[in-house]
Amino acid sequence: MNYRKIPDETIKRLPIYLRDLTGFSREGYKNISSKELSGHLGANPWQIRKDFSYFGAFGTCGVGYDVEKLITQIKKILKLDTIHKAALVGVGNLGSAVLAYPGFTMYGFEIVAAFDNDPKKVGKKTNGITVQDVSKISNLKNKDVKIGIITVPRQASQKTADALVNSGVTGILNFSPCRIKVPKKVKVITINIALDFARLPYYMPAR
Amino acid sequence: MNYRKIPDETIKRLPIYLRDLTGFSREGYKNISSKELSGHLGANPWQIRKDFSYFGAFGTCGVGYDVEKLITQIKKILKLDTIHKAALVGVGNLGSAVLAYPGFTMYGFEIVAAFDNDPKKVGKKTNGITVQDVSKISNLKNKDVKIGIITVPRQASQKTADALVNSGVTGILNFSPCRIKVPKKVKVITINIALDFARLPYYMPAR
DNA sequence: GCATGTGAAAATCTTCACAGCA
DNA sequence: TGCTGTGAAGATTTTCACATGC
Repeated sequence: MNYRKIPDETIKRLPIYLRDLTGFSREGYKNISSKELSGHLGANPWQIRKDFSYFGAFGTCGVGYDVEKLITQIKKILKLDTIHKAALVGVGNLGSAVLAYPGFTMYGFEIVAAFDNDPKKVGKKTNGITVQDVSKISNLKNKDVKIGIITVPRQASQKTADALVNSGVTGILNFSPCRIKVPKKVKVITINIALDFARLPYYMPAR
Repeated sequence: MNYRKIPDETIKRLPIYLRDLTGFSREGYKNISSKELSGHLGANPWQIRKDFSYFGAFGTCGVGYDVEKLITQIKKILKLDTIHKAALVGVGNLGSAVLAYPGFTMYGFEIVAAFDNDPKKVGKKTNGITVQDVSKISNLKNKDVKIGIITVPRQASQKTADALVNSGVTGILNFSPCRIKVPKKVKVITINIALDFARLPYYMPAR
């Protein structure tokens, strides 16, 4: 394979493939063709093949892909094959929901610390984690916590991001409804479901 | 302006513009240039101008865009200028969280009914809505409920989608971690934050 | 025969450069 | 001068067709 940058769009699809392949694996599938996969997840077979081809050829002609091998490979590409320690800031409604969200462990995320600025919350235990004061964020240094999760109100999000970056975080999941500015080496993924569902009426047929 | 299909990518950005413009409006801005907006939300000024140009020219050269006018226009394009009645199915943890989510009203979504198959939940009130048995989904017919929100476990999602479509729903927000099959005229937006954050480690610099 | 992997064509989206207007 | 609106160039992504290998 010629080296080429893997398209961002491909990276976006990999977690979907991973999810569906995990399903096939649970059902006992050993091999799967791009056609079978495409039927399941609604993408074209050639799209799937192209996506996989970016990171090397490991399908077998005439047979398809080895399900387990494919899962391992995708996890490796996405760097989901190791544990990632994360810290969450903002233990309000949203923060508590995120702490309880089972999806994180599935992908190897481990939330090891939680912070809040409300003295009433500090010291309380949520989901096995004792909430600390936000001033303690700097204690994350050298603790190998590379992911920060921001679930604070909009006004506090930039300040929170700064504190996290200062403590060595290089990836941020931002649940605040605003953009945050960070050094170029830090990756931010903003999650705002409102932005997604606001598109729905546009695509619905007029009555 | 020549007529051209508005790119999907533009449609994805419109809700972001809307969010930020609403912020500027709150702060009392009357006009805003594409440059100011771009500084705030991290897109190129020409990208913003191009996006707006797809739905007609209404900026003023040398001045910028009228904030209120722009907000009204974007809402109209996205069809967010009218109330959309919605029904939610699956009043578990996720469903309850979604019911309580304030973002919906902001965009004119009004959840008018909730369903569950658990007899213990049926009849209870959550967020002002009495939970009904799933068999009552068909009662939505002719009630002008065009949006369905699916927050049931994966196994039940296709069945739920079918019931909703049969009752006249033409847009679905699917929170189940799987694809659902619907007639072409029905638009599905699948929301799965796990798919978003699974990409984060890929973009983080290696230690 | 069957299904992958890939160069090339087509479609789509982004960036640019600049004409045009207040 | 300052900023919009847009055709055209450039980049990226998707689709296709088919050579290749089991």
